[in-house]
Amino acid sequence: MLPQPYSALPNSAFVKKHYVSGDVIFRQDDPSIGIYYIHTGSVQLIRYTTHGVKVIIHQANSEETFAEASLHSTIYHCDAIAQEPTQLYIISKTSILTEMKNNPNFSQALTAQFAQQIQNYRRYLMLYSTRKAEDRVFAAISNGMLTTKIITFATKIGLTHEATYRALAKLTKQGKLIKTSHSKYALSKVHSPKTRKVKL
Amino acid sequence: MLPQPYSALPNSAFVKKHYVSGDVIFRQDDPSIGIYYIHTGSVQLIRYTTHGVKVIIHQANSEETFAEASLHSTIYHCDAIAQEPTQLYIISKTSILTEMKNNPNFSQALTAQFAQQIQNYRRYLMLYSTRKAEDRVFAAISNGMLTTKIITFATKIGLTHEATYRALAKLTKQGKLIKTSHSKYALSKVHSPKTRKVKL
DNA sequence: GAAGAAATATGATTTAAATCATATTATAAC
DNA sequence: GTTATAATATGATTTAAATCATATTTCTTC
Repeated sequence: MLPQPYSALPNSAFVKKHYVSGDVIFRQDDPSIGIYYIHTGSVQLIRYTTHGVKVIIHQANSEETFAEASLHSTIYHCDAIAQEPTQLYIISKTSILTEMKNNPNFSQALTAQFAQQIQNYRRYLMLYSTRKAEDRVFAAISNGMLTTKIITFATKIGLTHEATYRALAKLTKQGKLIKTSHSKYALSKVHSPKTRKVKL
Repeated sequence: MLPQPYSALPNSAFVKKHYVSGDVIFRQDDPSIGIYYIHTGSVQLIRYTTHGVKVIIHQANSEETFAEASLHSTIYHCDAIAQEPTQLYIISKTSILTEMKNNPNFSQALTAQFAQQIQNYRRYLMLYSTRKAEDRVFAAISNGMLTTKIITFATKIGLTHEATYRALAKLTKQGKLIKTSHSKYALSKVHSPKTRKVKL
């Protein structure tokens, strides 16, 4: 149910909670009690600046964790608001910190999980900074991100579905993609010869 | 010189290296020896798909680390190529893993550093998915990101400097920003009254 | 298997950022 | 202080994605 490495923690480390849309999960400056894993639903993390400006700093979706930084902070630095009916697990901060003290393997697994998230976000960031829809779609497919419906894929890579469909059509016409069947696309196997510099 | 928590490691854990533009720092499938901290310069992380397609997955800049995931992998999964004259530190993987085994405080500091990176990338991702230049610039300033020259700020938030200057002018006209002096902008202190829902 | 809904697909129009161009300050170098 | 250079700033044009519209195909549901 919980992802690695949290699944290794004792059951006492979790609390399951249900929220409806608009529910407050925590507030900025509340004492932090743990990190969160969303089973179903979605949560927005919202920060209010000292000038009262509302800034959405993250939208966490199902099967994602949030508030990792609270592990090393006594308070939360933003509000967390459920955006729809949401089932989530609170993973106790003290349980995690205790496990880290006693079990280096857990620490390593946790850093591994964090490192993977970092890598993943960097990849998305690189993707989002690719403006041309064609290039973005192609890079995303090369990253193996087209595993869902195209409409979901489009949202994931920050394009409208129309722009995505058009990009797919163009890439297919260019021979960079092959349309294997209705709504199925694969990377074309023929490519310009690699001319990678060789390490000396 | 090195950021927290790496600065706590013994000197034997680091090697300083210099590269020129185009130099290979490591190649996909090379055995991984550590993570990297860039002192000056920049490095592109490039992955070649099984179909030979080149995908830039990250651009790491000065005062940033990269290849964190290699800590828990025996090989690198991408190429790292210097984009300009680059001075960096290789931080030994075995030193880090050993320190994690022996020193839970180090582990906690490392996860804290990783968590902060995650938070930061999420913030950028949210920013990059804000299409309207005005909104993006305003959110970025609210996030306290306008600390450099505007031209640098523009690049950081993924806009051209022209679009950024125009957005600044518009936001100022709207009263959301105040131009304190030539090229200096501050958040306006007057805002619509906060009507935050109160937790029950 | 017929009806309805959702996803795929593409055309037409609008919109806003990129691009190109050109002033106008600042800042740096001498 | 003068010159050169970089940063700030804004105008005009181009470009491509968003938006709106509308088929068509596939998937669900009864």
